[in-house]
Amino acid sequence: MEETAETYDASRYERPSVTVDVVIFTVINGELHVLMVLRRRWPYEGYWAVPGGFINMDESLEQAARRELEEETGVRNIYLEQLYTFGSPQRDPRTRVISVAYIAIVRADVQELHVSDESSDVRWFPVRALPEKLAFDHEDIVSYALSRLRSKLEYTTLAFQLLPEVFSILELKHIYEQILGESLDKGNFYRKIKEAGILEETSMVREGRGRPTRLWRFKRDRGDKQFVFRWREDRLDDENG
Amino acid sequence: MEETAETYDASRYERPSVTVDVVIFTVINGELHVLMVLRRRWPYEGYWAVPGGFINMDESLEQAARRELEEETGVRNIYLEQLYTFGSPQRDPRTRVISVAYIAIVRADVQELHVSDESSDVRWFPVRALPEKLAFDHEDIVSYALSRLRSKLEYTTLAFQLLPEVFSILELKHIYEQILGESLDKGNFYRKIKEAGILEETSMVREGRGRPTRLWRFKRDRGDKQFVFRWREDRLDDENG
DNA sequence: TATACTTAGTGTGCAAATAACACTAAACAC
DNA sequence: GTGTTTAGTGTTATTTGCACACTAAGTATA
Repeated sequence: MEETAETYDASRYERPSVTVDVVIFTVINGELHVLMVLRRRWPYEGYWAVPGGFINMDESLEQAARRELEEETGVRNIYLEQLYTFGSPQRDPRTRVISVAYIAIVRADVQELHVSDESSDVRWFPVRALPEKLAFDHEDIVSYALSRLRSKLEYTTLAFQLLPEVFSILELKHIYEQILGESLDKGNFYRKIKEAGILEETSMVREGRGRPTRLWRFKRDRGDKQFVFRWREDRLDDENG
Repeated sequence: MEETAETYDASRYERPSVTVDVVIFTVINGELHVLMVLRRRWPYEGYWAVPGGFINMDESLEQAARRELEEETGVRNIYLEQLYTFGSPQRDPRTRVISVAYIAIVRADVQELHVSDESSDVRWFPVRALPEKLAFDHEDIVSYALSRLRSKLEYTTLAFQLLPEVFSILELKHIYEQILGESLDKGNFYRKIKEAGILEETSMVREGRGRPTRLWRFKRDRGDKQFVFRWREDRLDDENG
């Protein structure tokens, strides 16, 4: 019994729901934060959750993630990366729900948040002080996102997503320290970043107490090609396909 | 209008199908191979594809992957890792299908293959000589799997999954060379692997032409704790959650 | 106007890791 | 024996990582 486009019955299999959840990071006042929404409906009503929602049938997973991101923060064209797909059968009491999780990084200066109709509040939480209990398995999702963020940091230019157009080298170092959760040697950081040749000197300086600091910008190779700067001299890849 | 378990309508959203595809690697005669099945039905009838299938509603993604793996190779309890989720809307002509891809590694000595009813042939292909055109986006899936395999190799003990219980150090080196696609220095490899302290000497040797070789086994810390041996002294993590 | 203080940025040296390659070891064939 | 083959060890130059001491350039204040 051969199957063809004509005989194929699309409803033959029972289907799970698929959601996209986006763990959105930013740095506020030098501290790493995650965006959470307060759920307004059953299930997990009154619990904080990572923003997300069901995918539309005609959009790709990444498009769905960008849509969610934009709905909550109004941000477009931002760093976005698939994290992991969570699919244990009991993770959602409504029905079988499979969640494709993404990581996004937004600039500290973009912070107008929009409460969608699914939620009653939206808020940035410092990663060191997340709400007690999160909805679904979102605690797993956030903690995995954090560990991925840390390891990615070591071999991509991801940190630059968190900085304004121009910045000082010590500000960059501070971002690294925030995400890695450890302090780095000033001298070694200077040398490393200079040798990588990914920064472009500007004529600007910023005054404050003490010696004024030179400002730099991230050197974008003409086009959009992403640089690979590796913090600890490492390996490449692990990208998507 | 509050929603509760009683008022929730599970059929409200249109749902995609979800499949699990497993890229299964092995080494045969010192060469890295991937398992492919020949499709018997529309769509892509007569094309080679990575083994996979629809998930059941009551099994986790990993369980589904293990089920597929066992159906094709009869192997259980093997190294398995989630790779990436592929979800562009047009990747399957039947309907919207989202594929969660996994990587599996099986021993060279396990090689009884089972043709399932979905396929008319199952076969190992050397990664250097895959079939011309693969079904769906499976070419992307395989090539991404390969790049992940290479980068994982450098900081896990994954290579040991490809070897029998006892093996010589040069055999291990050969596996590394196969996967990395480059040749390594004998002396440096010996030193590195010895210093890592992850091998246990056996009293066995194997004779052949030339000097007989000592055989070793992978030292499993009591329990199941996975060692982390890093080939190029690197970073950790990127694990799942 | 000197000197203390603060933040920015550079230099130096040791220890560890990498990489290249020359060497010794133990078997067999003749 | 001597040559050949595969296994395994040693030696050394070079590069990288890392800790820490130093110099630079401004502001505050006595």
